[in-house]
Amino acid sequence: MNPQSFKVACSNCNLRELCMPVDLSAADLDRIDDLVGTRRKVKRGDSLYHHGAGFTSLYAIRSGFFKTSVTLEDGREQVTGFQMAGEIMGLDGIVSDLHTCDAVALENAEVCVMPFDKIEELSREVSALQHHVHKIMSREIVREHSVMMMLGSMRAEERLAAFLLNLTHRLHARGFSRSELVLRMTREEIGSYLGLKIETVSRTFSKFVEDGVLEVKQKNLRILRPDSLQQLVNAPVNC
Amino acid sequence: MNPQSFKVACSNCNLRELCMPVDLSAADLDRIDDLVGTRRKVKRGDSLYHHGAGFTSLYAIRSGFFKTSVTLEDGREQVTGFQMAGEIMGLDGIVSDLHTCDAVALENAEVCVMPFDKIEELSREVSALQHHVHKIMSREIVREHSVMMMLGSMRAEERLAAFLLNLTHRLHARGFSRSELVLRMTREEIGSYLGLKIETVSRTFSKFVEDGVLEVKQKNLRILRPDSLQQLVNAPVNC
DNA sequence: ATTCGTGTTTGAGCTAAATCAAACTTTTGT
DNA sequence: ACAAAAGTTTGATTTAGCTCAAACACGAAT
Repeated sequence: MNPQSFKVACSNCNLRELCMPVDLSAADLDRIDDLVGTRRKVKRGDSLYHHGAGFTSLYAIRSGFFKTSVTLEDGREQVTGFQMAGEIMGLDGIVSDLHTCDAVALENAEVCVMPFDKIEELSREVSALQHHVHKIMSREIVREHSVMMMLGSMRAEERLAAFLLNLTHRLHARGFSRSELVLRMTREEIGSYLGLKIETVSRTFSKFVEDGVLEVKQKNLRILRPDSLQQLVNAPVNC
Repeated sequence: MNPQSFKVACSNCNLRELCMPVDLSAADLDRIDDLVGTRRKVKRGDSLYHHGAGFTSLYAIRSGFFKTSVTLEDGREQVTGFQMAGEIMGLDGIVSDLHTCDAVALENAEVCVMPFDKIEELSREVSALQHHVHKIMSREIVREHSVMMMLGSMRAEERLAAFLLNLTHRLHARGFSRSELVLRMTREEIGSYLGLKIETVSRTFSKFVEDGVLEVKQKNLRILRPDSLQQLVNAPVNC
């Protein structure tokens, strides 16, 4: 069989349960295959979309790793999230038909392009898809609440601990180790996401290493004491 | 005509253009009237819903003012937003059928209760409603991005300025003055939302008064120089 | 009118994180 | 293989915002 003949199809995709509803009839699944118009490769450092660009589609990450960020007029950048395989990007564009954030690949990536008008059309007919779309958007809202909690109410150590636990949790759901991970983003991007300066991120990593919580070799991390990180996230401020 | 005979109906509601799609046929408008099952009054200090409670409905605020917040195990509370007439609450509950935040009325309020299964059902038939729901969720995601920007990248003065501009903007869209407003929340709630302590909020208000930007009489504010606030939001960090 | 509780302001001192600076490491391009 | 660029770490110092403390203002209840 010739490689070109593999159909771009959610039904064969090993990420299906991450980005599509699971309880579908064979007929509905066939129709959902048509949602993905095309695939698109994005090189490391390139943008999937820019703020200000017209919104047409949502994107499901097939492989690779992204950051999304918003930028102030004076140039200050705030990273709003990191996205990995199976996650959906582009929701910010629905409200005004324009993207309001930038999505940049942190490693070579491939996404499934799903035209939003087709999603809406099919959602009207497949209620499982409709509900799935609602859940994805609600999940993003809830995720952002926890980012607000991090930024508004946690100290540097707590923020980094929460960040690492969240990353490993999501990686583990994709079959990776619970204790070893490779960071795809720079210390500066972590800092932007966590509302900390790069030096503080670096110092906090060093502190975790000193405390025997973490092993750090550049972007390679090994979590030695996940319980210590967990404790840090829940603990009161004055401990 | 007897007061009870007024139907609970979006079609007569003066907030319709705030919380419902505008481009509807008369027939579709009739159907949307059925979305609002009941109205519910919420007294100042009472909750519309709690975190952990089952999710069934979205709520459109008819009158009054709310805060939403998430709470950490150790009791730290983070206010995630303030909601006023015409805005929709409850989106956080869709993803897991449980609410993850608390919604508390900051003044006596009344909300339209819209069972979410009915919203989904009608959304499948009225595409304008479907798109409207998507836009509402997307708008919330985008709003939360700007909160992240505030919390992660702005100084205290900038945060308070951005907060005040946002409030007056939304109040003005509802027919209120652009320059005078009454705060419905405490300094502490403002601080929680902005990631600042109450003393810092108070001091920053005082600073604005000294600078002639604001007049503050308890919860009554008058914005004397909105341009100064605007400038503060855009200005670089080292000014 | 008085008391109580809640919320606010202001001052003094402290501290977590920022800033500034320099050395060092790794990656990228030629 | 080498130079330049990008990213990271660590130290010294500064500062924005926090903590602690006390006084004050206001509305509600008696």
